[in-house]
Amino acid sequence: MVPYIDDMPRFTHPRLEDVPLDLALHALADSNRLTMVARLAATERLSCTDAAPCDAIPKSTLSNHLKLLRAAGLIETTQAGREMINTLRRAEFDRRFPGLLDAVLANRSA
Amino acid sequence: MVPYIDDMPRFTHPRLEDVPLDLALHALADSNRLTMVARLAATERLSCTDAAPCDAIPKSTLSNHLKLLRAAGLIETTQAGREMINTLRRAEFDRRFPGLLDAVLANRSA
DNA sequence: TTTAATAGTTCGGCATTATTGAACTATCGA
DNA sequence: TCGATAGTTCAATAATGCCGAACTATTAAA
Repeated sequence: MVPYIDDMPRFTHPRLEDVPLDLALHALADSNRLTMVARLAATERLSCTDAAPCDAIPKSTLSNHLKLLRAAGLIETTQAGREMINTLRRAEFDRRFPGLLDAVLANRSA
Repeated sequence: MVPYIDDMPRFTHPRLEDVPLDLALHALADSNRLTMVARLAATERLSCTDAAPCDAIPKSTLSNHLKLLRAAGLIETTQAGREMINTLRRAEFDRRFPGLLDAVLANRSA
């Protein structure tokens, strides 16, 4: 009934200090999610479908991957119209786990 | 019947170039395995029980964790008497995934 | 202002993966 | 040879992951 205010995040995002290392690694330990993170690292703001690693992946699976990335403190999602806009929480993540994301991204598909 | 020759590895170890990044990350994405890897990074050669993160963990679980680390190219296991000796495949892993293990270990329990 | 289309989320069932007790194998020491 | 040690393997249960189907919210068109 009450409509969403545009900037009001519909999702809960953890504080980075509450994210354990193994959770962060788990979120990155999947080639589809890795691709999504790499895209977000390159593109700043992406809707869920645009962040998808390919179009073969079902919507529900995609939604689940993004939920996991959110829980790991890797992305922030806010609603804008009917799209959900995702951005990498790069600075915060790097502050929490210095050098980790760089190392992972540098080794992607190597 | 045929006894094990001491230096003959009883286990199969992958070539590092055959280990995909997500498998390596998956192996590291567990706090027990992270502890084991950190111990091996500090101690060079450890039996399975000595590599264990704590003594509460069942033998079969421990064995399974080590199998996973082996499959990810992180450790090498050889038999010596009735013990299995585990060592980190540090140089090889670093050559395959430069900076990754360093970044992970540096961020452990931070 | 219905109606339809779009962009997702959530739910529930099936499949895969993890954990662990129990039984087994191999080696060493007495 | 007997017992203890250091593991592995197996099988059953528990926990996770994947995805189709149904649902919600927003926008656009009629």
